Amino acid sequence: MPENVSTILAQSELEPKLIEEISTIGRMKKAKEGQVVISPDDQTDEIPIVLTGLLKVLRQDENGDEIFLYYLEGGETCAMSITCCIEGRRATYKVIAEEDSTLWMIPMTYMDSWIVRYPSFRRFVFNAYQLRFEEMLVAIDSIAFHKMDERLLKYLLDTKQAKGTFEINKTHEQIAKELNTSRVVISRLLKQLEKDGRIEQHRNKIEIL
Amino acid sequence: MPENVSTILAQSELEPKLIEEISTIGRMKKAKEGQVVISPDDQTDEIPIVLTGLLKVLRQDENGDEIFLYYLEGGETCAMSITCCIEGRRATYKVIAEEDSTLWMIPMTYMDSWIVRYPSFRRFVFNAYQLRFEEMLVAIDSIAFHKMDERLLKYLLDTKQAKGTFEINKTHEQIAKELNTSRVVISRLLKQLEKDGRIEQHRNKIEIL
DNA sequence: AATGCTGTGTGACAATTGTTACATCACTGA
DNA sequence: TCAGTGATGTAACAATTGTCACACAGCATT
Repeated sequence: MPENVSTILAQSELEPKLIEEISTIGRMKKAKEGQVVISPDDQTDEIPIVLTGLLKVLRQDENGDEIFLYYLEGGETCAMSITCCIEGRRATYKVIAEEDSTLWMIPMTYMDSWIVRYPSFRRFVFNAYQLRFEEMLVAIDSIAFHKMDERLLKYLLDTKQAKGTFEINKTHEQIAKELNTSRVVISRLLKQLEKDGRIEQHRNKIEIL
Repeated sequence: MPENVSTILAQSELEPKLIEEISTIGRMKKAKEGQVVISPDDQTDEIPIVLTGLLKVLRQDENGDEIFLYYLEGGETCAMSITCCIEGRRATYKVIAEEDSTLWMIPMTYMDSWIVRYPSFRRFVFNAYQLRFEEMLVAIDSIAFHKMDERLLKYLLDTKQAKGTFEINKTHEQIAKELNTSRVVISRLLKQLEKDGRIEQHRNKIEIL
């Protein structure tokens, strides 16, 4: 898997000159699976672009309760970081590496100039916003309009999609935390999904059929 | 209440020259209380800035179930419209006038040029994104982490805040719809809030104490 | 094999929310 | 004044989700 910025960004719609600039200005950051990349109240002045790997974005409240929002994949950027940086606000969400990932960190001082100078960068940024809003709304749909069994199935399918594998290596406890419910509830519903022939369960592993 | 664009925008942080341009280029749109301003699947090429009044933004799914997200007040803009316009996407949300309102509609063809030419406009747009993300996350908190009684109370307090009055003229049915639950549940919880001395109820009217 | 740890299965019950049904109340217009 | 309509109150029950308790399974270490 190539981890060269230019190579990866070449697949985006960014202008070559901009890619050149991004490559010279940013810095590489590696995140091990499970590592917290952004946690609530962090204040940073760098905006991350995901080069390789998979990250997940969660909302966390004061009590430590958390809920899964969406996955961030290669080539994508964290729209919320952009606004936070620009406004100098603290993060109100949490980003965790779901797999070993590499990020390209851009000092936010360059953002404004790039937005002014490169149409493709404007499109990139606004596209990021569009995507994140959309995913946020889908997350809201899930939480507001669907019962736990449907939310669980959607979560499994989304995870399968993002990871590109039929096997999900998570414990019931971990899943319960991301859906903000209890382990017992997840065990119960997974057992039902198993009976319905939608999944197969093994220790620390769920196979989607 | 002044409904002159320049006057109202003068209170914002936009540059005078830009305000001048906005005033000559946009058009006024009035929305009566209850009027649907944007509905799902709409595709527009105008971005609204709220001049006066109050609008509410809702998420609506395929089944027609809906849930309240946040209020849009004077001087604010609809961040989701911006991305939708730029990306040429259809709306996936609904905006309704909560009170008689006036909007200033800007053809989105000017957006790009203004973003390039006016730093204050860039700040305006990114600030809008920041605010909306934040409110969306707060909405998620509410739905995901709180029980219906807390959600209801928060809804009442938010509404009081947005309308700037202690009296809320809504029926239980209307409130139930915005919180995606049933009328009976709302009646039950409002009665409890009344017993607790938090509100007083009259026909079509709730008074916050 | 014995021990310990983590993960999963399950029963029993509580709390919350959703649903149905019906009574009553407040206002409107004939 | 009275019928009609929409709004609210409430009981009874169902469905869903949350909580507690405990059994047991799989794996690693000793």
